[in-house]
Amino acid sequence: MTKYQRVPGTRDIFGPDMQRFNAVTQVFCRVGCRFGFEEVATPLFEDTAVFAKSLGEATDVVGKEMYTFDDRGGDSITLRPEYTAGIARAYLSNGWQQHIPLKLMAYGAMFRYERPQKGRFRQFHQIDAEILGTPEPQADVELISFAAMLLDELGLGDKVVLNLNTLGDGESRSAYRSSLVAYFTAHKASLSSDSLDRLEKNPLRILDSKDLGDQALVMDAPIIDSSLSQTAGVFFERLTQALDALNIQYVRNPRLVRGLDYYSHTAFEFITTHLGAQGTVIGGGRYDGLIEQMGGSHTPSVGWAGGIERLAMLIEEPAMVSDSIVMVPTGEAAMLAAFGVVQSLRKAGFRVEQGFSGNLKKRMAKANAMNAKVALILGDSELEQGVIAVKDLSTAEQKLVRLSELETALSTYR
RNA sequence: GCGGUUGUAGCUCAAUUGGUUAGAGCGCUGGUUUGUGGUACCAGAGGUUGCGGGUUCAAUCCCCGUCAUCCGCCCCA
Repeated sequence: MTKYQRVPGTRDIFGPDMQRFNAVTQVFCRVGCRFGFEEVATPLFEDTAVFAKSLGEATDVVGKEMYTFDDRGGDSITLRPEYTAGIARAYLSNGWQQHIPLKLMAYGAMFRYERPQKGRFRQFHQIDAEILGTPEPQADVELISFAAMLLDELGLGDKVVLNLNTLGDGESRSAYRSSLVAYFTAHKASLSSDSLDRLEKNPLRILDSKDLGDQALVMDAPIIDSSLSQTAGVFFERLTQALDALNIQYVRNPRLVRGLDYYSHTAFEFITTHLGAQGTVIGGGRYDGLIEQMGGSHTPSVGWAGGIERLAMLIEEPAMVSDSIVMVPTGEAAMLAAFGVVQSLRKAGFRVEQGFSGNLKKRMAKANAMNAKVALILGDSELEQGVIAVKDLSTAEQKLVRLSELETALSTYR
């Protein structure tokens, strides 16, 4: 057995897994670009306070899932557990107010100390999109339609359902919160122990409890709509109208809540039933108060994040493409000459591979195994005549080509 | 943090109620006469049965512990 093991919850991504992973990020960047999002890269770690304050001290992410440590200078550092807080910090640090409305996209690694499970890792990767500095529901619409188009182009249109809710503005939210607390406190006796906890920390979370007893209670719990302020109601109305106009299907889920404290108004999740307990594939919402709370001026914003691993698990395996050309030299002199030929083909933009060992037969077998399109065979007799054998591996046709005309002969394989 | 599942070759899996030298397929290496791939055939390498302890004449198999894995709770992407 090998001495070293992966740290639990981490993965080594290779081969088909890597292709799936790349397929997700590539489609993400392509679609985001069409919407005018600009790519941004922020640090993998931040001052601990950046996350602790913004996500909410009582949330599980902050309370028990962060990778936090003191660096050699004695500062408390945290590996990013999510994107938004770091991006908000970057916005403040760099004075990006000047670019409002700022449409940003990013992807990269996140770290959360959780029990690993299907679709849940300790180091995982997210794609992320944010629009900073716009109070209008149009921004929410654009973000949701970005996500929907992304899922569509990944071929997941019918595997995923958009759940939509509003948490209202601050006023509505605290009104709703107290009516929920009143309701559940009255039924305290029949709540699960988990939910008794939630009643203290985050009563909204009781709404999506999986406990059957809780769910029965939740059926009759008050819903947000009755606590919604007029402005919050209008905001949500305008959002849903636009989604209807764009023909984006959604399910109104009044029990959809979000785990992080900074959300308000719009909350949404794209959910699948194909991944066991980890159904949320993209989730996000509006966070009008976050940047102000972090010391900036009032900067209403929206955003979402998607789990790359989860998306990668759902998509069809990308077709293996190989357009490569393989050089097969035989004999010492040819081996040396082959290097030069390979180099000039590569400079000309061809994808050329070259084995390092084996006789002609082995090299041909290798070329075949890597699904190459053409083999270039170069031996002593070819060298003498200044030619090279070009063999199409799918048709098995082979012809001699002058070395000087090789590039044009290969132009169809570029 | 709580509950359960599984751990045998690089990979996917076998091995009768505990019983000789732990097998197969794929992959890998070499070969089936000179410089031509896919198919077929032959041969070979590769294992401290996760690790540690216990029961037994005898443990891959039973028991305990431990590590890892996967699944559920929790939480979230």
